[in-house]
Amino acid sequence: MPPSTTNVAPAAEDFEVELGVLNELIGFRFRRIHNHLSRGFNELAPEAKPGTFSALALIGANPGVSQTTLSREVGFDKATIVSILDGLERLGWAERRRSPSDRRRHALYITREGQKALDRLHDHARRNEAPIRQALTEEEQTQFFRILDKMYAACFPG
Amino acid sequence: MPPSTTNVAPAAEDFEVELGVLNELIGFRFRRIHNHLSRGFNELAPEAKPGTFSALALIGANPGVSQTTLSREVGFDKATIVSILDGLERLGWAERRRSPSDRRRHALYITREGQKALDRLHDHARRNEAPIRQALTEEEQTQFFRILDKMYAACFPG
DNA sequence: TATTGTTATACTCTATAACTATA
DNA sequence: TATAGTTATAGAGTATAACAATA
Repeated sequence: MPPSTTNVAPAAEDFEVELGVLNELIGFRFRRIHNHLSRGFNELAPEAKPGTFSALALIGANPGVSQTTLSREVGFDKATIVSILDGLERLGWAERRRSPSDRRRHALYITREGQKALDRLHDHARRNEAPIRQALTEEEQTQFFRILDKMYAACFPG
Repeated sequence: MPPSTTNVAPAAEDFEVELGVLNELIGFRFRRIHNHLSRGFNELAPEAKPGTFSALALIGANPGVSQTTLSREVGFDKATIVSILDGLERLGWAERRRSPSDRRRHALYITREGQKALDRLHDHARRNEAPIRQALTEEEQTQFFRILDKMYAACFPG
């Protein structure tokens, strides 16, 4: 919108918008930032569907992990995990092996190619978050993650 | 799973899962908590589609606000805002009036019923977040929101 | 020519339910 | 009987593009 050339008061939407009760709600405050991060990451790494990066990282950090555990940690339904795994195998980034101890289970492993991809995606994620992290001091970052620990623990008591 | 009756070492997924690189990523840490909050809120208030509560709160706090401004603040496409507004009008919670100063715009207003609904939804949201907030000291809550301010500001420099 | 809001549409994301094979 | 994974399907959620009215 061009600068106003009249003396008419600007419309309400030219003012700073009041957040009202949303200002104090964790959910709203999270969503705005999370949306922004998701979009940024998706632009940097369009080949990775949501959940793909998380799943790959968890497989990398927990060789032999099962799909059910992945489902719990990533926060997606087990059926959704199936399609994420299909994608990871198609890309050659992870593989399913029958668990010898429980033949119902798939033991999941990251491949050499998958590790390379994970490193790349991790780098994208870091660069995507860099501006936000740099807005905080070292101490604030530490505090922040400590608070997130507490919050997540409170989500699943017991 | 029943408690193991053998001496066999538990499968990998019985151990605490390693988050690996995800542990230090804001996006992942946010998503897990945000997912949990979204689901809880949706159970408490299934009549409110995502964005409905936010939109209503913003209209209440900014009488006469436009759909475009709403779109920017809620973080949804303007076409998505149209359907949210349709819903709000159908419920009798908000109304569109032609802006007299710019007849392209709709000036949005909350209704008396809408204000009641907003209070109710706000209460749901507070109760939904209560366990998480109570995990933090007063000081931590203050720090946390201050840090969120900084982070959001860093999302949209300028 | 640019902007507000609308429509139509399609695509992405995610969950539910029913199934299989194992336990 | 219960659990791990799969399939098929449907439903949410969201965006894109073309459009009309207005600036």
